[in-house]
Amino acid sequence: MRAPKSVEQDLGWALFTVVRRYRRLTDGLLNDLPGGPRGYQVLLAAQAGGPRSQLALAQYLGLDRTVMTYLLDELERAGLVRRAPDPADRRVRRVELSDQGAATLADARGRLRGIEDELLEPLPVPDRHTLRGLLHRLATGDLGDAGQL
Amino acid sequence: MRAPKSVEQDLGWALFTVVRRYRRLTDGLLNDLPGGPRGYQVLLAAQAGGPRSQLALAQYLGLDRTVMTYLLDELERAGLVRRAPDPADRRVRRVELSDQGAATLADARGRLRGIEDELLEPLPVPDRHTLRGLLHRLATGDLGDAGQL
DNA sequence: TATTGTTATACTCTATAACTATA
DNA sequence: TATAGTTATAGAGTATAACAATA
Repeated sequence: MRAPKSVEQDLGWALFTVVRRYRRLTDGLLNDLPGGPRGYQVLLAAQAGGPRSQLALAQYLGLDRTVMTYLLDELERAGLVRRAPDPADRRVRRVELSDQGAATLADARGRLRGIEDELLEPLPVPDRHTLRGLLHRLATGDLGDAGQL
Repeated sequence: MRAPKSVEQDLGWALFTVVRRYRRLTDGLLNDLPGGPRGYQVLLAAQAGGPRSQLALAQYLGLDRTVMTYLLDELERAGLVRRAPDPADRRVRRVELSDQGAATLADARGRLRGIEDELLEPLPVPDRHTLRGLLHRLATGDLGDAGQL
């Protein structure tokens, strides 16, 4: 169905439409991982930031810390991460990727990258890069040299 | 916390980060509406496309048709929409906005627009328009004159 | 007294199937 | 026999609070 005109003026509508398509494209791939899409995000953040506490990971990913417990249970059971006690604070558990976790993550990233290209395929190549760049800058708050209001 | 570098290369990560912020910003506003954020989307689509069947609305918004039933129950109870029988096919119910529904929608849209501006505020003004445009083109499949692969 | 992580509970959302009334 | 809409049920996802261990 053709999208009604006034709906298209909404940033929210466009955002959710794109995200819905992204989810549909990646669903099969990410559901194979322990913890599903969120399990993937945890692997990604754990590797990228190095060993961090569960709470830090949860806050970074916008998850509740109780959800992080369940996710790590699954990931640890599958041998993808370890929970190592922090010598400096024995309340804290640092999350580390196992070799198998790193391999699983690398494989998933590669396949995801292909899917992302498929998602952006309708746009001309230069616009794909522009969109990637703008979304990253918005997500990270990294505004380059034009960061003043 | 600073975002780890390799995470930022992911389109999926950027997309979900922006959507999460959008949701947090709009949550209070949209939860006041019957049906919450999805109730708003239904109002928007119902007005934009004119009276349409429940099934057409559901498919357009990516919702299950059973969910549409619940949402319309809420919206109708609040007096924002009507379910009118279709003379041409008595199985079908066409969804129409009431005057009150149109007023409620207009009010919500205005406030949402302000929130969208807040979301995009970190970007320089020209980039905001670029991002809006690219997302819309990607969401609608409207590629302008550069639509060939 | 506050914080990290865990567990238990309840609530919401979603998916599925069964049902009706029309076609 | 197929479709639009409804209803009922179960499953997953999420939020909340209470708890143990440590600071």
